[in-house]
Amino acid sequence: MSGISDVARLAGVSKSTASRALSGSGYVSEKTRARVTAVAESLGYVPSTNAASLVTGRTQNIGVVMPYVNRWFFAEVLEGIQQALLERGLDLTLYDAKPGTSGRTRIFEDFLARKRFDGLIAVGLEPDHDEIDRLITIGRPVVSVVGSSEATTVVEVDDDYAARRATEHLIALGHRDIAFLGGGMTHWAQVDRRRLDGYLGAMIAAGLSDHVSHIVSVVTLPGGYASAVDALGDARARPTAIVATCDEVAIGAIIAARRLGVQVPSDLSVIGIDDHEFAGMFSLTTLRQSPREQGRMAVEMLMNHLDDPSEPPKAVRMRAQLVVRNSTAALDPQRSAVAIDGRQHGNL
Amino acid sequence: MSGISDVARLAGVSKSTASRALSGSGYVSEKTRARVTAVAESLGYVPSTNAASLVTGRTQNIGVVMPYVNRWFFAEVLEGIQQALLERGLDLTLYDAKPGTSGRTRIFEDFLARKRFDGLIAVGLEPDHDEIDRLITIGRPVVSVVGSSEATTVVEVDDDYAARRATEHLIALGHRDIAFLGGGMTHWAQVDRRRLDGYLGAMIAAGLSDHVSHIVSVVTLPGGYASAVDALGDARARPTAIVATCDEVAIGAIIAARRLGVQVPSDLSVIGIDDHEFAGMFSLTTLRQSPREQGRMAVEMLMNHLDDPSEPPKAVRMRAQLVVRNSTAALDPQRSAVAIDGRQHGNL
DNA sequence: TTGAAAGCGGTACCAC
DNA sequence: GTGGTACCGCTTTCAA
Repeated sequence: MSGISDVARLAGVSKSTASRALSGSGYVSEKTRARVTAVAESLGYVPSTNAASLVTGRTQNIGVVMPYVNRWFFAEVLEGIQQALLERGLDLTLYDAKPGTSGRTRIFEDFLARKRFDGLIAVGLEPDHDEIDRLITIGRPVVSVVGSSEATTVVEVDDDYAARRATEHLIALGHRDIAFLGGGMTHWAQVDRRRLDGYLGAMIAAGLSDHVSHIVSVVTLPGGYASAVDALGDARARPTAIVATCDEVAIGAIIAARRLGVQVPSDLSVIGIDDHEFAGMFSLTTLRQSPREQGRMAVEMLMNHLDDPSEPPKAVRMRAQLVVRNSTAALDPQRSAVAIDGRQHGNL
Repeated sequence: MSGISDVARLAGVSKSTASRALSGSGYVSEKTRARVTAVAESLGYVPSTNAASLVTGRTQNIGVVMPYVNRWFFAEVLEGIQQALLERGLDLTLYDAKPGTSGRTRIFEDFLARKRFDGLIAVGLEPDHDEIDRLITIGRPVVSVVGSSEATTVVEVDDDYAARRATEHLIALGHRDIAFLGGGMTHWAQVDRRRLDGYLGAMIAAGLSDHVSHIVSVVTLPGGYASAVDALGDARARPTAIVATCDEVAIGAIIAARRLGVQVPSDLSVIGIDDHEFAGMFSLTTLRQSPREQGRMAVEMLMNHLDDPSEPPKAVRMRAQLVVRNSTAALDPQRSAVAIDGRQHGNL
């Protein structure tokens, strides 16, 4: 394993010249540069990032902190980040910070403090005050995707808009008994809260505040399934449409409906938010957000800030786009009588 | 940001003593150790892993290479690894090496060559010859999970056994027209090949070689769905049972069956391999492998090797365990007449 | 345009 | 037990 001094010696130049030739910074004649690179090549020279970091302070590594990797949204964002970093030759160190675990504490207190990265991307982190303080004292730029916080650059989707748009779509189809499915458990994510707010806003604006209903559900596919099985059981009290907090929950609800013999969309319309990879096979109408794109964008913003730290942090807010498939349909007027009769589930 | 020399100065000792006191190696009196740690604490001293690496050669970082992070098995293994490393205070650098991409080439040629890790865990990598060569020349210990290769320590599941056991379960229930679903596309994974072999072995052993059938499918949930929709369309040529190469494909098949009005398990038995998080909600009979456990085990093996490199690499082979739920049932003798009449799908 | 030398922040050897 | 010192592999003034 040869170092830069080996390269220098064989090329008949000094270490400094070799360094300049290889890193591309500083004056080196074309001739010597060619010679040095040739020698380096023949020796299979690989610079020690470690040694370089020690003197430059740059690690060529980006830290990514997220609470889950096994949920669609997070995995997609991660892939987006990964790809963007790969193109730039940067490493990615992953920190899996599940809410409420001792591991999370450890990550914030020990791991992040080591600063083995030039910048941090926090995905759906939703840090508490202590955690935000820690993030700040690290003294490295942070870009948040979704789980926003002040004091960091942010890439996010307009959750309020997405949920509002979803609800409006159903209202426009004639639905009145529209329930919101998802969230409300312990560790309730802010995302789900904002989406619930968007739903509420749309309902109230349409004069449907009496029809408002929130069905509590774990925000996973099986979670949506379980809650929907409960909620759809009683035909009399069944909503005619559901706004799900995300596609996983929406798909869970569709599967539940099928099991219960409730036809989608004729008996029940379901709309989600995401455009999950399964959305197509379930003909799910949804609001598309592109997590992969958000990941790439986060990297870009981080790089910009690293290149020019003077630039003020700015938030990028993306709007989800309605994708109409076959899980939503106009309310059958025949059934609407029953629907109007329906009672609301849960309460707010 | 204070360094070890600051700590040393304020504690009134030399750098070397401070180093010994903090790293815990070498003789230091209890008194001075206490003093040094107190000063370090008060200063908020965080050692530079970088500087330490430079001299010790240890990075306190493990590299993980996998082709996907957005598939259940991989995400689970990743979480297992992550957790095990977290407990040991080690960082995890993730390399996403999708087969057949330029990114993968880049990872093998550039990223891994930098050796910014003490060891590597390769999950389902299935490296080709070139890639294996590169892995070897890195000169760092490698533990493979599943996507085995020679010359590395291996954690794996006995794929042949799992598929064989799954097939035998169906045979024991009286099925004869049993199809294997999954694999056979370009980039056909070795795992799926081995599972197909296990299925074939069981079929032949039971004298059912005439009933053998392989339905080609992309190995994802939507992939299984699409292939099953095609394959289950013709009631005359429909198998009475399916062995799916993994739970995602199995669940896709169940969803397809429901769509087509084919009752599971009365009209069609389906068995998978995995025990996916969705298995419960689909009552899927399956062979449980615990990817999270495999991840933890890989870390353990890597650590052992790092502690004592002289120890020879050994393979750990885990056996999947049959979990009977409600997607498999005894063949209804009434229908078996039709079944025996059935034709096989695809060919081998 | 190139080279010599001083560190970056630690560890480890060796003498005391 | 403790301190002095060389050095890990590279970048970066500063002179030449």
